[in-house]
Amino acid sequence: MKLRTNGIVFQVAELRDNAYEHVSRELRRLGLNDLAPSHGLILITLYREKALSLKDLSIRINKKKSSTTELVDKLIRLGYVEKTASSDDQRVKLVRLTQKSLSHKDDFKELSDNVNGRLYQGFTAEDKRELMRLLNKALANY
Amino acid sequence: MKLRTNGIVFQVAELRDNAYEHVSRELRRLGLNDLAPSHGLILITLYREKALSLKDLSIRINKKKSSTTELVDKLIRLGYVEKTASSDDQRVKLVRLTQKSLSHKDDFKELSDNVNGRLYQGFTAEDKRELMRLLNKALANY
DNA sequence: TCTTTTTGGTTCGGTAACGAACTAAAAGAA
DNA sequence: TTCTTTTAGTTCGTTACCGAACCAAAAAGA
Repeated sequence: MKLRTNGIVFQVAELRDNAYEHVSRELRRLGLNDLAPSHGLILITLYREKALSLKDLSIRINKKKSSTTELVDKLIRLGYVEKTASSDDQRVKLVRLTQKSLSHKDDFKELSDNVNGRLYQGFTAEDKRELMRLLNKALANY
Repeated sequence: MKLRTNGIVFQVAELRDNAYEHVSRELRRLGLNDLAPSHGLILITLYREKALSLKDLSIRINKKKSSTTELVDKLIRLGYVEKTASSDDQRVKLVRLTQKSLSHKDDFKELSDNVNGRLYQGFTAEDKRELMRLLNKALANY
C-alpha cells in the first residue's frame, strides 16, 4: 500500500479527533455524560498529583489559563473537584479532588487504559516505543 | 532520557494542538486573519480537487456536515469560495474556489510546507516514513 | 519604605464544532 | 404510480477554548 509522507499534521489531527471521540464515548458509557475529554484529563492529572494550582494544572493539560478556570469551574459545579485558597500565597488557588471523583478513580483508570489501548491495538512493544519516540521528537520542535 | 509509553493519546493531542497553533500563526502572517486551520484545510483540499459536494468535503476534512456547512458559509462570506447547486442532483451543492482564493494558492502551498516541515524538523527520511506508518496503523484502529 | 513590574486568576465577547431536529430531493419498494 | 426510506444540506442551541482586558497579591527596584 502507498504511504503518503506529506500532510503529516492532518494525520496527527485526524488521529487525535478519533481518539477524543472514543474518550467521549467512554465517558458516556461510564455515565459521566456531561464531561468532555479535557475534564477527564484534569481528573486523571489530579489522581496523580493530588493538589495543583490553576496555573500548574493549565500547564499539565496544555490549555490556556482562562480555559482551565472554566473547565475547573464546571467540575466544581458538578461536584468533582474543589478550589481552595493557598495559605502561603493568596493569589494561588489549589484544585483537589472530592469524595465523588475519588470514588470514580477505577473508572478513569479503565477509561485511560481503554483509550490508549485502542490506539495501540496491534502494536508491538517496539512499535509503541518508536511511536512515542517520534512524537516526542516532533513535540520538541515547538 | 526516559520515554513514557502510556498517555499516547495525550501526546498526540498535544502535538496536534501545537501544530494547529503554528497553522494559526502562519495564517495571520499571510494576512488571512479571520481564517482558522479548518478553513485553510478546506481551501487546500479544493486546490487539489476543484469542486466538491459538502458531503465529500466534510469527509475530506474529517468534520461533521453541520460544521462543514458553517465553515463553508464563512468562506463564502469572506469571498474565498462559492456554492452552486449541482445540475444532476438538486440536493447536492458544489463548493469551488473563487479568483480571490486562487490568487492565494502559492501562500497555501508555502503554509502547508512550513507547517509540515516544522513538525518534521530533524527527522530523517526513515523517521518520516516510520511516523507516517505508525500513524496510519493507529488510524486503522478507529 | 514606596513604586513598579510580574504573576495567578477571573471575566467577557467571540468562534469552531457538535448533535438533534428539520426540509427537500432522490432512490427504492409496493 | 404512490408510499417509504435514504441522503444532502441547513438551522439552532450548547460547549470548549481562546485572547484581551482586568484585578489583586507578590516580587523586584528605587
